[in-house]
Amino acid sequence: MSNKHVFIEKLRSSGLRPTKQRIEICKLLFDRKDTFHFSISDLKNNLENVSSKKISLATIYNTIHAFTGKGYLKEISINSDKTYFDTNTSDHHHFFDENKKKLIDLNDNDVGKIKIKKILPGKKIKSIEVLVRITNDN
Amino acid sequence: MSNKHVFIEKLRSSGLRPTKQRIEICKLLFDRKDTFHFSISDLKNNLENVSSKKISLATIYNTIHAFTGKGYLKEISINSDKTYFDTNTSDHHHFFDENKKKLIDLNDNDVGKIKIKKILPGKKIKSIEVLVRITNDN
DNA sequence: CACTACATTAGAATCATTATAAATTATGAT
DNA sequence: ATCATAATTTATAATGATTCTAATGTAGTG
Ligand SMILES: [Mn+2]
Ligand SMILES: [Mn+2]
Ligand SMILES: [Zn+2]
Ligand SMILES: [Zn+2]
Repeated sequence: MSNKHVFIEKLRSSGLRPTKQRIEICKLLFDRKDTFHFSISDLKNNLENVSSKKISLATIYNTIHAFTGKGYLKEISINSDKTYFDTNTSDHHHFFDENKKKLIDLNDNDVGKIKIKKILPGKKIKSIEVLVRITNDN
Repeated sequence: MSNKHVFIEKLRSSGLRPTKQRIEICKLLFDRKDTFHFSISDLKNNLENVSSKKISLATIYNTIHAFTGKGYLKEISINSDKTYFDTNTSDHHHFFDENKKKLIDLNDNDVGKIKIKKILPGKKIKSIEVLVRITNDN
């Protein structure tokens, strides 16, 4: 309700038609204070709870990929059976809790600056990501 | 030929029976000076070239997982459609060439020490991996 | 040799993701 | 508002890596 119009503008301004499916997904992803991480199946489940009208799985994939392409989401590099997405699109790093299968943000204070000294001719760096795998202590 | 006996010992000493399939795979993976990265399909193709007798796909998976469990291989964290493995089992980081879909080692000189300042109670760090995605320059 | 646990194998099953192609909808112009 | 058109949604099928199954084969032990 609150930000529906903001989302419509956001979508329009990036060349995406503001359909009810996309707006519904925007509300779930962006209408909150804190950023978070999710898989497609997480999102699918949330949509089923929150919303009455069903959004097809193909549309969920289409939308998330469109949002990622526009820079509204980040895809996170984990070798897992599922792909994870992040509503925090700033450069930052992650813990991956292997028991809970959950990502946790590491901000820049938590990780020193990463400096890559090796250069490969003809190549440029696209991203630098640190993944810290954690497990239960005992 | 050269190291076959070494491989047999290596397998035996870790409780794996030295079958001809495992020895064949050992020769391909470990009978060389430099370490390297591969996917299961890479390995499958190599085996088809090098060897005449076919090794079933299930056995390739079984063997690679067994070797990974014994610490002879490392699984590399990339969000890709395939899983990559590394015959370099030391702690080190990677470039991932998104054009060639190839991993390239970064040694410790190339990346400063990573220090994680955040601590989560009840959790311990299992691994710290840096992935630097690179693409063609122009 | 004979026994048994471990391995290999072909093929089926799984499951996340992508492709297809028909139906629906948003948008801009008449 | 009505139309035309391209964008979008959708159900469903296809893909492809990985895992499972259950039958067959083999290595190690005595
Ligand atoms: Mn994996
Ligand atoms: Mn992906
Ligand atoms: Zn994050
Ligand atoms: Zn490596």
